Amino acid sequence: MMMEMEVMHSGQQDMELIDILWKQDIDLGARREVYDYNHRQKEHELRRQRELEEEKRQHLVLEQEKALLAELELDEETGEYIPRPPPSAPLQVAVAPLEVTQNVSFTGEDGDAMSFDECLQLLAETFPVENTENTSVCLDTTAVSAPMMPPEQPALPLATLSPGPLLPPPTPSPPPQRMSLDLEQAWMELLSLPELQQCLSMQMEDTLETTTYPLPNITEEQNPSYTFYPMSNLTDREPNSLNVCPAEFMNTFEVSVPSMVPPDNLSLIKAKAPQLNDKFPAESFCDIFYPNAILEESSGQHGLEGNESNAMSDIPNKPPFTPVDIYSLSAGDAFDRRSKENLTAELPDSDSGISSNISPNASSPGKSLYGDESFGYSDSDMEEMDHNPGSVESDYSEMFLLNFQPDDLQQAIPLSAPMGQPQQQQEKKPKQHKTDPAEENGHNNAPFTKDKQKKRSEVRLSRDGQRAKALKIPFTVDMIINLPVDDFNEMMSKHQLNEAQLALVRDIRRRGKNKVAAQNCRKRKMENIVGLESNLDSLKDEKARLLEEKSQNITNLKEMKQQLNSLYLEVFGMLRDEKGNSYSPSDYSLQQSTDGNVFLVPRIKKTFIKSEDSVLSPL
DNA sequence: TTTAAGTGTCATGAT
DNA sequence: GTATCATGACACTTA
Repeated sequence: MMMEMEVMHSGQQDMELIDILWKQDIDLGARREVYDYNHRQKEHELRRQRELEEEKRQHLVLEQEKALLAELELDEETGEYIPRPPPSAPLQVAVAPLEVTQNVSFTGEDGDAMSFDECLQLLAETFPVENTENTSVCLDTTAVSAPMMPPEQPALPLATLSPGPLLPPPTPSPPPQRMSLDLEQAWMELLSLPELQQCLSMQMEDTLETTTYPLPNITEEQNPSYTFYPMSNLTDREPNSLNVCPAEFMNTFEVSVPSMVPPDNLSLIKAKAPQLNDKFPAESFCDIFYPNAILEESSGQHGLEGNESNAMSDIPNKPPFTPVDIYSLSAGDAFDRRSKENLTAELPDSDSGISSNISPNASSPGKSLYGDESFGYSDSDMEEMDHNPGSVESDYSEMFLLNFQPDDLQQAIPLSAPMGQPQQQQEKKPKQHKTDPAEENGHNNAPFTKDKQKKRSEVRLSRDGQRAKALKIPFTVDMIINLPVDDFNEMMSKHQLNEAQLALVRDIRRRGKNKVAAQNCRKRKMENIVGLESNLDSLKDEKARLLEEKSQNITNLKEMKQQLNSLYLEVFGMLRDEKGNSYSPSDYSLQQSTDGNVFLVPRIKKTFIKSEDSVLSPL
């Protein structure tokens, strides 16, 4: 630019030097125009005009995007731009931004306004339109600065339309003669430049892409105000916008952009608009992204398939998960998986294998036996299930993978010969429900240990019943356990049971009988303990009585001894010798012989006296 | 957390 | 030899 300016101001005096240089270079093939100042100045002006036009065009694009953003507002939740609510006075309000935009764009540079119109003209010619009656571009500056639409035309924020600035709004066809011939020629030259055409077309495409227009086919009932969320505005603006869009815009879209939405889908979109507009935040969002859900909900709307999904091809066809779906899925799936695992892993009852010596751990079966109890559920688990009336049935029914059918049990009843069928039936029903009134009431009324233990016993009893159901054994547990041997064998012989079933039946009978035996044993043990305790008490009483008697006897004996001693002394004191003297107690004592005679025996001469027994004379 | 009681189950011996 | 009974022992649950 500096070089050009210097050349421009070089003056006439330089022309001579140029001529000299040209004359020197003419042999090299250089033309005279290369050194012609006027010619270069003309080229310079042309280039400058091109640059200015390019700047204007870019400025317009920027203004256009600004206007589009002004039409949109950022949704804080989704982080996307959604259209602003429709203005209360759409006509006037909507016109205002158009005028402002146009004024800013056009009147800001009055000197170049004409050129811009010419640019529009050129673009209109570049993108030929079918509606030729409206293709006449407003080339008048006054027309540009004036309101762009006639009053009868509905307001439409043309600035929001991406191709808007590239094409003029519809105006009464201005006389094209107003364009000066020079400028027209210049623009024709500009238009002939392939770079410009390419640039303009690319710019147009960029604009269309960056504004995220769905790019529908606007052939009928077009509403050019739509955006990615176009439906929310359709309802309110539809009356005004049906004929709003200038034909140039429509045609421009139609020509320059391949149609992406067939007309029938467009009508569908418009038909869907009221719903979306009514409840946009929640449902319209889903409706847009899950069109099939809309179809399912609204039976009157059909045929969105595929076409609309051009713009939403990545959207899943099925409706989104609802919390109910998630809960139901997770719960059912989890339990189903668990039950399947338990069944597959533990249905081959190792108990049976152990009792039939199939298991290698038969010698020490203790824990392995319990390991498979109730298909992986501990006793507490089973009890919890039983305490939950609602879940027990479903849980068990799922746990056994529907192998058990109530008919199986119904079948078993007539087979039970001697056990009393009514009793079986009465016992069966509570087992199926696994609850009794006390349980259904939360067994708050029966907190006694005995009742709970009874319930627990019933629960444990039901485990074998569940196993029998799982293996489709057509007998009740009571029948298996309580039938006499002959009846049991007869019953077994009437049914073809496989090995597992036979083993399980034997185990059930063994366990059941052993359980009863253990109960009886413990009962007897308790009775024995009670009897022994009673005997102990009686023995203690006897002991006390005897002790008391003993003491009494001792007392009596002592008393008798005292009396004997008194009597002895009395008798001894009455004894006299031949001289009439009393005997000394230290020298003599009274002794009674076996025949009852009493002898006075001298103490010192005791042995002697004994030896001379005959010498002594009885008293 | 510990403990005692209750219960089911198994192993074993007796019948 | 088998089925059943009786019982000690163990594990588990529950209060």
